Amino acid sequence: MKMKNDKAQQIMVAAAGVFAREGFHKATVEEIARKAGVGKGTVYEYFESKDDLFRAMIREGVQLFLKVLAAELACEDGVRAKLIRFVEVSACFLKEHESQARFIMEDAWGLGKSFCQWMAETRQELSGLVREIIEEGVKKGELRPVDPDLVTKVFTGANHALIVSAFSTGEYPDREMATSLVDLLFQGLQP
Amino acid sequence: MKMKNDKAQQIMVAAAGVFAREGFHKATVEEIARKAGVGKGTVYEYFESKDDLFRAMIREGVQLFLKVLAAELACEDGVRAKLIRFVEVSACFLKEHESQARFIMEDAWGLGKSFCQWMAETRQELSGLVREIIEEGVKKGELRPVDPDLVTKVFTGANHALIVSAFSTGEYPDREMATSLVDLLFQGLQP
Amino acid sequence: MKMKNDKAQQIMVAAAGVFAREGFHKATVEEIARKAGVGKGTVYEYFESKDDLFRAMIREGVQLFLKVLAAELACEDGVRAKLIRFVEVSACFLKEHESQARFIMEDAWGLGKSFCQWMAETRQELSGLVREIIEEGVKKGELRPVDPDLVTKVFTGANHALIVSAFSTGEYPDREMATSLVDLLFQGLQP
Amino acid sequence: MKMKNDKAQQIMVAAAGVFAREGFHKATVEEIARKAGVGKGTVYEYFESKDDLFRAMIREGVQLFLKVLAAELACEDGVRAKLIRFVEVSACFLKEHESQARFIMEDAWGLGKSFCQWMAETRQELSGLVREIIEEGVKKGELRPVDPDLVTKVFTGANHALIVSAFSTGEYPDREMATSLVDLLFQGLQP
DNA sequence: GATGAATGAGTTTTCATTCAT
DNA sequence: TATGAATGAAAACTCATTCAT
Repeated sequence: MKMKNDKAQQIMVAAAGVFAREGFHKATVEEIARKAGVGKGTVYEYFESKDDLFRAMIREGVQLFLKVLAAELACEDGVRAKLIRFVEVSACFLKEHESQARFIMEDAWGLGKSFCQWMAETRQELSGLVREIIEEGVKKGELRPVDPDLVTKVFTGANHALIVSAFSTGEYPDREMATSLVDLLFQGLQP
Repeated sequence: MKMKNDKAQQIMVAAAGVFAREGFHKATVEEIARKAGVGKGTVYEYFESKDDLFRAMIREGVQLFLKVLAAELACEDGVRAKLIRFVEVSACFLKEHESQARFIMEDAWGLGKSFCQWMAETRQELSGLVREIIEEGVKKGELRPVDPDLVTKVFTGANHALIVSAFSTGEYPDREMATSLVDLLFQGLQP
Repeated sequence: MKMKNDKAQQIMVAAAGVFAREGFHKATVEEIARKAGVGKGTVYEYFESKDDLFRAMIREGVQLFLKVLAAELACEDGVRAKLIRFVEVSACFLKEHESQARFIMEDAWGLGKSFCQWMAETRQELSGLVREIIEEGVKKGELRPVDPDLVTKVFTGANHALIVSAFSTGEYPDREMATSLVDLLFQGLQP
Repeated sequence: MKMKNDKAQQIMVAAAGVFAREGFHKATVEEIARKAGVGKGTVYEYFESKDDLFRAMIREGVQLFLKVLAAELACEDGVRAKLIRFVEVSACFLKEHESQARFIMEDAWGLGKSFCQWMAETRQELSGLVREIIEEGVKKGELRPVDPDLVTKVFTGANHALIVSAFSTGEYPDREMATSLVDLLFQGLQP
């Protein structure tokens, strides 16, 4: 079953690798097809265009990330624990899916305005998860009544900075660093 | 005086606009030249290539930003005041130079790996300013002995998130938001 | 069968005509493609670059020329007969393939040093045929012990001059002239 | 006196070097001007165009060659002596003016048909000198009544081959080789 | 006369996309 | 459905030539 999906998956995986290595514009559909072990025409059977393939690939990655993240966060209790887990899971997931990850974390204005906007919206879904944690924390009285929007931005921004930095250095944040980060923020958030 | 510099400047200003609007690849040298009011060949008199023009333009923007920032920070006393001023000046500057700003704040992996690396290095100079503030604060005992690296990443990451968000919403952080942000972090940093 | 080869052939034939008429630099890939009845991109499917196409075309011509020449010379007996045939076949062949021929006979320093060198090497193969005839003649005692190198140069130089002159005047050497030429040299070569 | 001519000369010398090294198309007017120690605009004060400069440079070289050759040949008596001297002087002159020489000896169809034709005509002047020697030899009875045209072509072709070969190998024909060459032909020319 | 900054026409080359098989 | 040969639009870049100083 889902043979069609399998081939699309195959192509998206190949695409992630090539896009990550070459950047969007230098990547060629031909190479992606070759790495995926299919003909160039086949790529167009499953995706409208190079742009479409790219978007689909990112959406796929984000969706998986969100699913994993949501599942892991559900296991944790309390704002602090959830946030620590957030940092930890982010790092872990992105480490294992580095090529797809770059597209999720990094901006890409180089691809044109509309693309950027779409990316921004896509990234919103992610910060949504954090906002929920914060809002719940405030409601439950675990946090003092801060602006959830500001805190979300601060937290995701900080997390983003850690990950992006790890892309270059290879030092992905571990549980200890995650704890340090969260505690840094947490002190300013307590009632 | 400085006629030569003027023409290069003229071209870089035009380039910033076109690059910001179209993205690197969709932007054409021809349009940049037209907007700058010079011939296509003239662009190549002053810049080796489209890439070179792009890099020069960013470097120009970063340098100006650094200069302004350093000057403003020098007027402030104490870590807290400096950090607040940092957020405020970032927002203010980037608001007024939005087109150049995007390149400073946002990544551009779409342009290829080596390009990204160069951008990363360029952006390092910026975080250097923050690290200095933090390190000095620790040394002077204003802050507890935290890892300056971590704090720098958290702070710049948060600031980055605020600015990038402002690019879409148009709501640039004001002094109040800057204070909120800094105080959020500051509580976790006090001795 | 040999569909692939056919298309490359098709393009090379068109190229020979355009290159001969316009010269290397004035010739455009676009016109070559048009004359070959294919799209511009197709030329690049079969040849790396304009340079590559040019080289391939010449190599093709030289190879054909060498094949024909070798076959014809094999039918003749004795140095004198072979040399006469050489002149005759050269003239005949080059008359029928004038556009390709110019590249084989004439130098082309205008295309850059490395190109020239390659052309020189290519042309060496041709003089090799003559040298063999001379060397064999000396060994068999048909000729007095002359320097085969010198004689080869004299003979090919003379032949070259005849052909090149024919390009302008249209008077390609016939059997009579071939005989005159060879006899002129032959008297100085007899034991 | 002749200041104007001096500057033109200066430019032509520089041009010869650059053209010889780079080929016609790769050579830039800018580099020629630089090597000549003048401004780019100055080149256009003395020559209509790059083409014009090139032609003028060749004509200059040919004219000098013809003058030298004519003078040297006038000192010799008899066909054989004159022809030997011809080879010798050619070699010697071209060795000393190699960069200009290539243009005189080698063809340049790469520059377009009309250019080639002009070059052919220019080279005619040279063979004219040889034809005169042959014709006079025939008239005076030193040679049997051969076709002067054929002999001229053979001789100049052979000489050409020797020189062109020397361009690559660096072994310019000396008096001994000149004698060998002429005697080779001479035996077929005696009454 | 001399200069060199400015120009833009003209070319090669790339690659996403199509479509006949 | 899968393919990959063919296509041509699009863009960077070069350099001969001009002309204001």
